[in-house]
Amino acid sequence: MLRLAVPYHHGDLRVALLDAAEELVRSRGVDGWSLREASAQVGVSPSAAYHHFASRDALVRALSHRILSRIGTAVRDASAAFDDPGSRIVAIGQTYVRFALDDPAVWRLAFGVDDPEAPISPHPHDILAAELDRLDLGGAVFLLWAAMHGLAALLADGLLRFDDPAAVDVEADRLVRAVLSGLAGQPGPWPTVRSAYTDRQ
Amino acid sequence: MLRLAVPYHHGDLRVALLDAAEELVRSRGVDGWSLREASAQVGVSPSAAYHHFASRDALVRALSHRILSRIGTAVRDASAAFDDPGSRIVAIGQTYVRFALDDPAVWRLAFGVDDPEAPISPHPHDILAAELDRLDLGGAVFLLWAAMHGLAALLADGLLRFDDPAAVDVEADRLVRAVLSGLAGQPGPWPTVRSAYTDRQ
DNA sequence: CACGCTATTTGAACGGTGTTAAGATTGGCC
DNA sequence: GGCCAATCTTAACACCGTTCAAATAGCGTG
Repeated sequence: MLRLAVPYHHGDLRVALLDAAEELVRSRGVDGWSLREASAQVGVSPSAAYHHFASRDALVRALSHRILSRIGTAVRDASAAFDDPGSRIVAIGQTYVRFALDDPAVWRLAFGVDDPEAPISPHPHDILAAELDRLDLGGAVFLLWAAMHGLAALLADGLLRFDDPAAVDVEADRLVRAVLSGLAGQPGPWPTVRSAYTDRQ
Repeated sequence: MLRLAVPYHHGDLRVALLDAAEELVRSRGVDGWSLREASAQVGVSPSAAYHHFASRDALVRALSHRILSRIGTAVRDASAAFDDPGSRIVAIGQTYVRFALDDPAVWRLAFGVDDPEAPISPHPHDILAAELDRLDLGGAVFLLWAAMHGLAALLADGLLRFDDPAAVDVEADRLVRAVLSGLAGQPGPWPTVRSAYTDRQ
């Protein structure tokens, strides 16, 4: 039977739903959309999604997973452009923060999910940890992560806004270097830390 | 007519709804509850809430407002126990972060709301800003705020966990002092910054 | 090529949600 | 004491996530 526009079997409904959901998140906010809406946008009935995701929450979890690894990749690539550890870490921070500013709702969704169903690779946290190890500051990753994450969160939530768009890079740089230099004297001991990511390796 | 248990007019339905919603948030998460549930818990029909809040979202906004000013008060009181600016700022950071750890869902709701309908007093950000002014670091409030906020957010979201409960205070102290000392050399210039709070004064 | 098996999708239905409108009840004020 | 505005209820609406049986499509096997 001739069925050009709407074949009964969708090519790859799973990623089509993820794409639609991501775009809805981008335009309407983390929770300003419904599963039914995403299904309709893909041209499929509401219940079709349930053969690819156990629930709406599972879709959101999968989307978070996809975004986190996208951020991880961006962060890894950005750091690869430099040689000295300081600049590499600054590049990580800038990329991390800029993502939050450029795509706030998507960033919020990515980090708003409690437990990822599968290990995320590469995870931005791990990229940062690898760099800090080279500076013998491995135990303090979480402090630098917190600083970056806080700046990103304030920007993503609109609690903080720069007049000058270029200020993001400047200030991310300043914050990262401030924490690094402020930590330089401290030899630890660092606390034992757990995270959703370190737990699963 | 005798009507002891359930008078037709509730005493103060507005704060009763806020209390119920806060407790629901605490036990079931930021979004794991409904307006109908909160109404039922207070012993009132679902539509009664609409005489005190324009929508569920307005309730959440009002709740966020209440919590933010509670955090502001806690932060102000904590800083008042010390004299030197450094310790005062550390106390602010510790209180801010500990709130996030102790009451994660409520903390998330408080900061997850886009625009507060009325100025928040005292706002934690303003308390911090006042202290930094005394150190001639007024332009850098947002960097210290970011660091504190990031540590708080990671703990509230469960992305970071300390094995030792006492570690929170130690690490918040360490982070705040690291940023302060790392910033000490920098004279600026600081960027022009806007926030949901600075905008409305 | 036909058959049947499995994955995929549909359609209809369920309970629960936020929200609205019209009517009942109440407390306070003249 | 009687009216008025505020408060609350009841009933209804459209929409939501989710489930289940039935319809459809693609694919390997005979």
